[in-house]
Formats: sequence, structure tokens, C-alpha cells
Amino acid sequence: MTNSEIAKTLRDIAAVYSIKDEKKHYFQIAAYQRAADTLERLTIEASDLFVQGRLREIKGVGQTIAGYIEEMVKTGKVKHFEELKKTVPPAVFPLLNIPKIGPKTAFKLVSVLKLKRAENVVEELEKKAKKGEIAAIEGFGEKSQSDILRAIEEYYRGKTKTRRMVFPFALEIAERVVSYLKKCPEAKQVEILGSLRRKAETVGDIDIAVASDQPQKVLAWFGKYPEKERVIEVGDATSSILTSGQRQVDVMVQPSGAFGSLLQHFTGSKAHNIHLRTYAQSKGLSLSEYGIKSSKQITVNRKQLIANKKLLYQFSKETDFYEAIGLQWIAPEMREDTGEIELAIKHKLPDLVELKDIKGDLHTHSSFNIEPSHDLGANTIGEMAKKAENLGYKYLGLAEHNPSITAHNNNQIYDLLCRRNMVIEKINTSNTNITLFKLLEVDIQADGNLALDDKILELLDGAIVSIHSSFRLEKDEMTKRILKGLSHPKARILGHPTGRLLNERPGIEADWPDIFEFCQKNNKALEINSWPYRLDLPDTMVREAVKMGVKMVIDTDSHASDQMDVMRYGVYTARRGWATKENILNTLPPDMFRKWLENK
DNA sequence: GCCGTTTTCGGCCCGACTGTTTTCAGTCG
Repeated sequence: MTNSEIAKTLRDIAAVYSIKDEKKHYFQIAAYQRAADTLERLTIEASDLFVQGRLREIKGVGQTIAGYIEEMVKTGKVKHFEELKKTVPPAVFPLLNIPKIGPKTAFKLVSVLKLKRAENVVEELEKKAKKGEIAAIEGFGEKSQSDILRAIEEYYRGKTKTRRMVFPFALEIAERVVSYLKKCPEAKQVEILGSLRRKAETVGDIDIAVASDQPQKVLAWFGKYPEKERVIEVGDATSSILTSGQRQVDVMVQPSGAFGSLLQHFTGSKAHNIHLRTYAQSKGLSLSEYGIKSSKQITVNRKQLIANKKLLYQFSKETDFYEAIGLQWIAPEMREDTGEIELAIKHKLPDLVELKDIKGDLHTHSSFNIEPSHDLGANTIGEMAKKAENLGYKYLGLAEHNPSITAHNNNQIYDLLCRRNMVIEKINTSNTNITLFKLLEVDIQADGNLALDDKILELLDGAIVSIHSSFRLEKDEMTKRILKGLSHPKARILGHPTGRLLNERPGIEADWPDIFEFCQKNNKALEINSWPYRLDLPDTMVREAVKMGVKMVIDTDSHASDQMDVMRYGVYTARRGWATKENILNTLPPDMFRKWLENK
């Protein structure tokens, strides 16, 4: 039972309550949706949290929902939910995946058009729409009929409510839109916001804010974006378009003087904003993208509000907005409502690690051919060193995959590594700007032994140990395997610990609290692998590691010199896990890092 | 159904936009 499956079930239940009696169940519905929201974004499986007795630690999961999740994990379903779902036609649920179709619309369509079977309800609905049967329903018209047809078409082509892209892919789209918007003469300032600004590992849609005194002109400009497929909607201050790649881009415009509150609002997360606004309310203040007003004042429409500055306090800078409600400014990466607001009230937020703190990359693969078991890098050791120098690093770890152990005997492997070490030493003596470390990425075999024997490992300053095979061991066996691999004195870093690939492969199953405890006690480090499809450790696990005092390193796993630029993604992940400089070993100066590496 | 520096009861963020409507319901972020 995965988190997204659990979330889907909770959303279905929220939909059932909406259909039955939305007013009566208003807050219950919100509660189910809130729990689903957090579950979808969680990078730890709820089923694991259940085993550890920690379900209640999930935001928005209280006694009741925790009980339902427990039942789901144990039996695959929830009796109470099964009963509830029987009260609405089954064909309602598949329609909820289609954009712009919510519970009410789905129920009305299914009931009036007598759509019986859940399996083919989308196709049936499409047929009826083409026959003009939707337009004939009361409350619908020609326009809503064609909108539904288009939504179905886009749904077939991959636009659903939950499809997410990996961060750099979304960033690339966003940057193209930004450079286009910046050419608009009326746009004074353009910023990427939303989950992109929070540096979330995956991104749903793209949010951009523009400062301008002429929103209409900016929105008209946006509507002519060359890569757009269509304009989804356009209003006084906001607009959404669909790109040719079926990605949604939302733009909001505010005058420069109110830009600070817009940045805050549009950065989110939703949960962060709700908590922030609830807190402000307790102080008699009402927060929105327009600024801060006293919640006791009569609500007037937006244009009046903006015209009458006495009613509304506006902010050009985001820091001022937070300050006005007595809070420390919160780094966007932390804005997930996982305790950051409480700390900001006390002005005790951690000082997060930054890219400029990084003194070296430790996990890089050169093209020096040690005949490895996995892929070789594309650039020479010298080229990698040069790139590291250009990045301002003080040290660089060469960590090619270990030589294939099926294709060589120990003497051959020994010789291969001696040859590589000579090249490294030559650079170390001739170039005083950078220190190269003799590392290696060594496989932890299925039995927990390292792929190389002790005599060979002695040639190294240290080893990054990783799993590259047998991903599907039982949890206990996997945990023992990792602990055994890490126990070797030369094993210093656990590479891409979970082995997950975003949108492709889930991580391995292991007893992470045990592994974290072992690392903390034995001075081993966990890697935060910056490769955008890995981001491994995931942010929530970084947070756990920080809490337990486990040291980490941020690496790129580069197989070419230009790939060393992805370091920033690892830093983002570390920041989302609330890591400070002190938690990250490769912020240390070279001599101190060497001491750690040699376990002194 | 969740949650707590005001609370274990009584509240629960705030707003945009569209289509089908003459004042609002539904969806979305």
C-alpha cells in the first residue's frame, strides 16, 4: 500500500462527503484532503511509519485517520470507507482524475447520463458529450460540454491532477517563460515561485509572479507565449496557460509595492500558508496575497482594498511581510508546515547550508580506465580537477566504480588502482590549489561484503559504498547487508542510500533508524546524491538524519566534468531537510575533511 | 476530522476565475 494509493482513497472519501452534504461535512472534507496532501508529498512510506508506530507524526493525521490507515495497510481496505463509497455510483471516482471535474460535476454527469461502469466511464462520457447530451443537462451548456471534451482529450494525453515532473525539467520550462515575460515592457520584476521556489523534488505546475502596475498588459503578453497550446483562464491579476508539452503555467501580477505579499502567497506551500494565516488570525490579522488587514474589518472587494491603503498594509519585500506578523523570515525550502512557523515565532530557525559552503565534491567518476563494473566517466582526472578548481572547491574525490571483479584477479585490480593513484599523486604534487582524494565507489554485494579485498582497499583514502544490485532483499536482510558493508574501516560514506530513481524506481526497504544510529555511533556519513533523478537521501530522511546527529556529504556522482554543476540540487535537498553547515562534512576545510576521512 | 502559548471544545485561510447564472456554485491553488 503506497502513500499515493492511501491518499487517493482519502480523496475519494472527501468526494463522497462533498456529494452527500458538503455543508454538513465541510471540515471533515478539508481534513481528509489535508491528510491526502501531506501523504502525497511524504518521502517516507506511511506503511513504514505505521510499523514504527509513528503514523500520528504525519501532519493532519489524527486518531481517526491513523486508524483507517492502519486498517488499509493491514487489510488493503477500510470497512467504513467501503460502506461510504456504496452510497455513490462507482463511476464517479475515475472522473475525479480529469482536470476541472470535481465531485459535484462528476456525480451530476454520472447520475443524469446513467453512466454505470467505472471501467469505461471516461470513454462513455466522451461519447455522450459528442452527441450533445451534456449541454442538455441543467446547469451545463455548450461551453461546459466542449470544455469537458477538451479536458478528456488532455487527460488522454497525460494531463492529470497529480502528474509531476522532476525539478530541473520544470525549472527549464519556467526559465523559458521567465525570459519571455522579462521582455514585456510593463514587467518590472519576474520571479519563479511555488514548489519550484521551495525546491521540491518534483513539481506539479509552474508558478510565476510579475511585479507591474499594468497587469492587463502583462497578462495579454503572457497569453501570447509562443510555446503555449492554449490559455486556460485569464482574469484581472492572474492567468493560466497550458504549454505545448501539456504543462500548466500560472502567472500572478501585483504592483511592486505589494510584491512582497504576493511572493509569500504564491510560494506556499498551501499547508504553510494555512498555518501562517491561522496564526495571524489569532492576532486579529487576516493575510492574503494583497497584504495584511485587520480581520474584523468588513470584507470589501479587491479594487476598493487596493485603493484604500488604510484598510490594507502592503509589502514590497517578503521579509517585511513575515516581520509584520512577528516572524523571522523563513527560507522557502522550509515552508512545508513541519514546524518552521513555530521556530520562526521564537526566532530560532536553523542557519541552512548554502552552495557557497561546499568545499569539495567527493563522488565523481573520471575516464581513467580501471575497467569498472559499471559506467566510466567521460573526462580525465585532470579535467575533473580543473572543473573542481573552477567551482572554487578545495578538494575533489575521485570515486570511479570498482574494477570488475569477474573480469580481473586481485593482482590486476591492485595494479589498475596503483596506476590511477600515480596520476592522482602527480596532480596533488604539482597543483597546490586543490587536493585530490583517492576514493572509489565500491559495491556492497548481496551478502554485505565489499567487492574488493582488504589489501586493495588499503590503496584508498576511503571508500563510498553503494548498492547496485539485488535491490529487492527482505528488509532485515537488506539492513544487515548495509551495516556489514559500512562496518569495513575503509567504508566512510554510504552512496545514494535508498537507491531510488524519481518517477521510476522506489527506494530499497531497510531499517533506516538502525542504519542512521549505526552511522552516528561509528562516524560514517550518508550521501546526499545531487543527481536530479536521485536526490538521495530524500529531504525527509535528511531531516531524520539531522535530528539524529548523523553526518552527511553532498555529492554529484558526476560522470562528466560539466555534471559537477548539479551540486546545487543536492544542497536544495539538504536545505529541505533543515541541514546546516555543521551537518555536512564537505563544508570542512581540506585538512579537517581528511582527518574525518581517515577516521582520526 | 484535526488541533492547542486562548483552548481537550470550538473553532477551522483566503482568494481567483469560469460558466450559467441575475447572485452563485464549482473547481482550483
